[in-house]
Amino acid sequence: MMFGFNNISIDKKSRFSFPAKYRDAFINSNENQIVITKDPQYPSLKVYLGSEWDQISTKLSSLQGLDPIVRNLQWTILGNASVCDFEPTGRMQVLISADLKKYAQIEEANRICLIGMGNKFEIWNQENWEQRQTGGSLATEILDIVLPESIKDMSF
Amino acid sequence: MMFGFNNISIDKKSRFSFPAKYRDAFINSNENQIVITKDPQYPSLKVYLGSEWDQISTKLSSLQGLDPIVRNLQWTILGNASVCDFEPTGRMQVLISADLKKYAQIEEANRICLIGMGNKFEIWNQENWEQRQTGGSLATEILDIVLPESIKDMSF
DNA sequence: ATAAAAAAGTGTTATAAAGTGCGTTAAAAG
DNA sequence: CTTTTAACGCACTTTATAACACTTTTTTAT
Repeated sequence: MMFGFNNISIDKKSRFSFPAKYRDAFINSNENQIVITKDPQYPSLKVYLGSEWDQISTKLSSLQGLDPIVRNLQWTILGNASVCDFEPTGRMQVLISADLKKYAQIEEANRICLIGMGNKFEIWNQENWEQRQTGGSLATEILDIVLPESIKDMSF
Repeated sequence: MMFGFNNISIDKKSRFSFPAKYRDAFINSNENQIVITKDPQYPSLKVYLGSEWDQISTKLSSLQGLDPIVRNLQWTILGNASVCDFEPTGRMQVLISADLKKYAQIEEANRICLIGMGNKFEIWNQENWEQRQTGGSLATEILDIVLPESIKDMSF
């Protein structure tokens, strides 16, 4: 399990590296892929381990896409996922696409916040993160709706 | 499984190429055909792998065509399908017919959005896609109806 | 009906941009 | 002071795209 707040750099080619303290956890979990995608609620990114992603994407794909809310979640989460090969024994570097950077409002930034949430991470623009933590609400909260039963038991 | 958003070019002869990142997935899935057809709900296109298409088209063909909604879906999906030979080891280029371009409102465009949704792709006009993602509705939503039981368990 | 012309489709190459790998320096931790 | 980690810079590789050439099909005119 991987927890905690990290303020880390993102280089000119849009790569960041996971802090070394997570190396053992990555090695033990035996992952060789990670997946970055949009958070459906906030202007931020979700980072999943490969196995975790397989579960989430399989479940989400199987839901009835004719429901417009489900369809939107599928578009947001599946349609923006970026699958990266990942070597836990190496530099643990990952590239963030221009689109995802834009969504998380980290286009200009040379630092980002990487927050370990146990079995996943979140990536935030620093100002947005601070505002959220102090109770402020963001201008761009995306999903302000009642969810259908079919996804109430899913955690993204 | 193939995920993620891609803004790619479409040349003067109406060809696009799949991004190289999907090559391994195509090779592993052992496909040598892909099928492009109309999306029944939105002004966009669906791109299926050959094997996936075989399942969907078989199922859809077998449904009772006297139901007008089913009949419409059959016309839209089956009647507009364009089967393309596809070499995953080559350039992964595909031609889009004038009809399909018109339907997806990408006649004039020299860029399109290609969205990986796991086992299929969607092709969108960029403005339509952005509008959809930000919750806006499109002027041309095609299918706004109650579906018959027979297709409730199908996902297109 | 035939030949010429136009259009549509296919394939190749060149070049700029994007992505990757790795060594070095700087900073932090023990 | 030594070791580990993070950040930066550079070189190399891969990828995307536009331009061009060629082939096949369709249309037009005689």
